Amino acid sequence: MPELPEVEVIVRELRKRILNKRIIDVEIREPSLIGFPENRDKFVEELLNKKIITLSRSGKYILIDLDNQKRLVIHLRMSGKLLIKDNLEDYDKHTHIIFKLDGGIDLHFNSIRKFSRAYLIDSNYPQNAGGLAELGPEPLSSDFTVENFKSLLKNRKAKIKSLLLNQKFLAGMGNIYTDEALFRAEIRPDRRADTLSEREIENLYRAIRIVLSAGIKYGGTTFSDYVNTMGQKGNFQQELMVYQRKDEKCYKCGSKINREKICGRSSYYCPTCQQ
DNA sequence: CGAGGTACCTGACAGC
DNA sequence: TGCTGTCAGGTACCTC
Repeated sequence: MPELPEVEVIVRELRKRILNKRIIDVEIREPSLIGFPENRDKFVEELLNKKIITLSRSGKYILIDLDNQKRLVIHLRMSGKLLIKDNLEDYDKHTHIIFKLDGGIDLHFNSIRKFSRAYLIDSNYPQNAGGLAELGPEPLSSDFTVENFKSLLKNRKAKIKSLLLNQKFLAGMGNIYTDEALFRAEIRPDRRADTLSEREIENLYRAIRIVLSAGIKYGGTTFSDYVNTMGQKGNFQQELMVYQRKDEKCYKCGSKINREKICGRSSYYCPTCQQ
């Protein structure tokens, strides 16, 4: 479900609500959501009575650092949620792990499709939790420059959409923000990366940063089930130019928006504006 | 390196 | 009603 902006919104809220809290109990109702350690008892044991000292994000991964040199890594994949609840509230049928914190707050790790994963790694000798160690650059970081982007794209023969979705190439983009950035840069999703002009790469670089920043500002995109930790929906869906607008009119030129399977994903683009 | 398929799961929705 | 097929914001793994 969530892409970089949704994960960023979630992390910012967690920072406000659960920073410096201590984990007093962990209830595992669906063990398959734990990536590692294999031993579930060890997972719980290493979390118990530990304090949350830092909350951050890397790509679509949520990083929760504890005061015992351990890091809890959470990837929501599709349909995952982290919900902050009062400890008197009941569990949803899709709540699979509950982290009980001091102060009467529970963190519900919810995942309808059970694709989400939690990993507990060592901060000093981090394991590659589900690809965390192989992430490409952070698109919103000041380290990620347009020159940087140009050199990454150089000689790549893959479709541009496939590169943007590839977390090893660039961290955090998913299907929605990729289509939106490509529309704003006027590039078709199936263009081969090595055919992009300097100008197009510059436009795409700007478009990526603009759509991701706007996504954060609007609190993320909600179609069916994305909600933040407070159970509230995002508002970026109001700003979408192409995603989920099949056969509707392009806001720039009035043509019908196409929907086509590209890179194995539903892709939305304007056949006139995007070349 | 790149493309395409399958798998992991549940639920919503369209069409018959 | 109920069946079937399709689709879903993600990623790993496999083959060619």
